[in-house]
Formats: sequence, C-alpha cells, structure tokens
Amino acid sequence: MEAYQDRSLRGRVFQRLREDILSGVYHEHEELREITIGEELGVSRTPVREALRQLELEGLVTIIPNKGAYVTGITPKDVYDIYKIRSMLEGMCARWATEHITERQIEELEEVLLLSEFHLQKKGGEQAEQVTELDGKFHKVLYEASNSRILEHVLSDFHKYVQMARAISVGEKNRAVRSIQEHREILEAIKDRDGELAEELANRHILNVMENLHLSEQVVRRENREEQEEV
Amino acid sequence: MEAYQDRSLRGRVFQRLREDILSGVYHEHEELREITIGEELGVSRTPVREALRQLELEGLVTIIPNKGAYVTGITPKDVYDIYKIRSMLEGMCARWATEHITERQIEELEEVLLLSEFHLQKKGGEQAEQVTELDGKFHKVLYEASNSRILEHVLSDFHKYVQMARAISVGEKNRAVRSIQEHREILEAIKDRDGELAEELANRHILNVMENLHLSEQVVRRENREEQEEV
DNA sequence: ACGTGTATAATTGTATACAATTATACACGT
DNA sequence: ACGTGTATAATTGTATACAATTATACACGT
Repeated sequence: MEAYQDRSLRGRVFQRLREDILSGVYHEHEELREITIGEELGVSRTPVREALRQLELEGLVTIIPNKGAYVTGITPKDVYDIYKIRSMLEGMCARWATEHITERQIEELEEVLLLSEFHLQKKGGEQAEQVTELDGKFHKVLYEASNSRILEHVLSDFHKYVQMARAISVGEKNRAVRSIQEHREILEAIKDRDGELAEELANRHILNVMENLHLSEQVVRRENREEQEEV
Repeated sequence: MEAYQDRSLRGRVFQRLREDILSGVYHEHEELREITIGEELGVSRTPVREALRQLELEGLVTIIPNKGAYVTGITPKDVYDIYKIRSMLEGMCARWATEHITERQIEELEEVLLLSEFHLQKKGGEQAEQVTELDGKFHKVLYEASNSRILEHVLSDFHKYVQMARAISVGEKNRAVRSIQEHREILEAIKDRDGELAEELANRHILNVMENLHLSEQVVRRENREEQEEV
C-alpha cells in the first residue's frame, strides 16, 4: 500500500519522523524546524515540509501557519482509546471477513499461525521480534479479508499507532502464547462461517491485549492527570 | 482544528481538490498533473504537490512515484462501509459523551436543536443548507463531548467523506424531521446519564440515515458489480 | 504491418531563491 | 526597572531551476 514510502526522500523523512515521535525522541510541543531536520537527515526543506504536512494529517504534528510545526504525540489515554475503538472494529472486521475471506487468505493465516508457534518455542534474540511481525501479518491479512478498503485503512492506521506498545506486550512470552491461541480460535470461527463468534473473539482478543499493557481505566486516568499537571 | 486550511494556498488547493473529487468533477483513475492543476488554480506546483500528498493520506488519491497522482474517489460500497463503521463509533461516542459532557456542551446541543426546528418550519431556498450545517454541528459537538481526540478525529474524517451524500439525505424534509427528533432523543438520554440508551440511539440514528440514502446491502452489491465491470 | 530501439518531450523529485510573516534584541522614554 | 517601538534575524510560504525518471514519437529492420 505504501511501499514507495521507502524510496522517496519524503517517504523516508516521513517514516523517520513518525518513528521518532512515537518512540519519544522528540517530546511533546517541541518545534520541528524544516531547516534543522533537513540538515540532520541530509536533505533539503522540500521533502521535510511534505513529510510534516502528512504527519499533521495523521495527528502527530500540529502546524501553525507561518509559525511552525509542533510535536503532538500520543498520550496513554490516546492508546487506551485506540484499543477500545480497535476492539469494536476488529470485531466488525472478523465478522465481515467471515463472509468474504478467500481460500488463499485462509491458507496465509494458517501459515502465519504455524510459523508463530514455531518461533515461539525457539530460543534466541530475535524471537520476540519475529512473533511481533507475524502478529502484525495476521491482522493485516484479516483486514484485507474484510473486503473493505475503508475498514482496512482505519485499522491499519491504528495498528501503526500502537505498534510500539504492542511490541512490548507480545514480548512477554505468556501473553504471546495466549495471543496466538486467540488468533487460532478466531480463524476457526471464520472457517466455521460463524461470524458472530468471530466478532466476539476478535473483540475480546484486543481487549485482552489492552489489559496486558496495563492500560486499565484507572491507570490511564492517573497518567492523564499527571500529564495535565505538567503543562 | 483546520481553519488555517483556508488561508494557505496549499489549504485552498487541498479543499478544492477534495471537493472536486468527491463531487465527481474528476473521474476515477484520472491523472492529476501538478502543472495543469497549478495553472487552473493560478498557483505554482509546490502547493499542488503538498495538497496531493495530503489527499493521498486521505485515500482519495493514489500516487505512483515518478509517475503521477491518480484519482481514487469513493465507491457506493465505501459509503456503505463508512456508515456501518460510523454507526458503531457514533454509538461509542454517545456513550463516552454521557460521562464527559460539560454543561456548556449540553447548552450548545440544545441551541442547535432549537435552531434546527426553527429553520425546518421556515420556507426558503437555503433552508436545507442550514439544516445540514446544524446537523453537522450537532455531531461535531457530540464528538468533542466524547473527550477523546482519537474518536473525534476518526469520526470527523468519516463525516467529511460522506458530507455530499448527507446533504441529499437531510434535504428530504420528512427525513429531516425524523433526524432532528432522533438527535433530541440522544441528547435526552445523555442528560439522563443513560449511556447504554444513548449508544443504542446514536447507533440506530446513523443506520436510519443510511437507509434513507437507499444504501441497502443489495443496492451496494449491485452498484459495486457494475463498477467492476467498467474497469 | 508489426515490433524494437532510440531520441525527444513531458512529468515528477529535489534544491534553492526570494517574498511574507513572525520572533528577537535592544534602544529609548518614563 | 519596566514597557514600548523598531530594526534585524529567523522561519515559513511560494515559485522556479535543474536533475532524474517516465512517456511518446518515430525511424528502422524484418
């Protein structure tokens, strides 16, 4: 969908800035100057400008005309909200996928699960990394199977947003095992053409991931308050 | 949120192009050349480029590197999907609003409803226009009241997308009357702090709007097939 | 007539110049 | 010491030049 992003300078600046904002390299309200960033990345202002304009649309940057671009970032409350919204939409997605999934896509999902289980019992450094990647792949195929480019688009966006947080979650081995079991159950429901069950399972799956991130309502409320005091 | 869009050249080009794409001035797969559009609007390539890059992120334009920008537009199926998704999220929004709405926002909503009812019994050319604007305002305040910038962002985006279709729907007087009644019921549920009822009502409200657009599943399936044959 | 190769044109990608706007420093009066 | 006005610097907004890439036209051989 956006593989080209790697080839153009703008694409690289865009991805780099998004990553840096989400991982906290720049902190909230920090000004992003076109020249400064251009010098840091060895490009001119043009690609930087274009990247900043795109980031604004993603909500990660706020641009004040003739003044500057400022980091907006995402708060713990944002992550909490995204998971709540995703939970509903992933449910919807699983239900729609039940009606539209192709044989090819079912095979892809089976393969992802097989590989996930394999990597999980393996020891080694990049094991967690690969499980995370496969987790992403599973959801991606499911989005495609929904046969709705709109739903796919929204869910992909959210998925990118919480990528960082997710890496931590799946990293915990116990959670990873449960997560893959849940994936398997969702796939089985889809194969049985039980849309209602698939929706329910996908819905729960996301809420479980959220719980594992310790993003309970209380925690979010507390962190949110701290943030407000800071300002 | 994006009032500045009116002041900069890029902003104006962006809005103009979006409007023209959604209203069918450009047809699917049409190439949008930077120079041509710049000449038409009397600006240089730079603002046009930036606008095209933003439209790509909105999914209305597909950009192939070193080649060109092509209109993507939205299909009847897209509109159908958006309404289905919106229905869930507007429900969620109403529920969250029940917990976070301020006195000020309740007053705003009351005012919008009062004005809506007033304009509705008035005769005149721009009556429909104003009712549509007030309908937009009602939802906007509700989005803000959800106290979730994420949910607000997603719903606003979808709202813009189906703006055109909505103008037609509310234009029918009978539907407009029912629509405002439904708004009133939602507000009452929120004031009674009945989150579950508010969610249910907002959910139904969007589905009703959709039905009125004759976007039933059968219609979408048929139109979608026609479109595929075209390509 | 058809396909292939090559020169030319058209278009996008990036850098940069200049204009417009905003931020900053500092003199000056009180 | 403090606020105000003004000159200067810094930054963004837009246009344009040049490079890189892709599209087009057309000659040539078969």
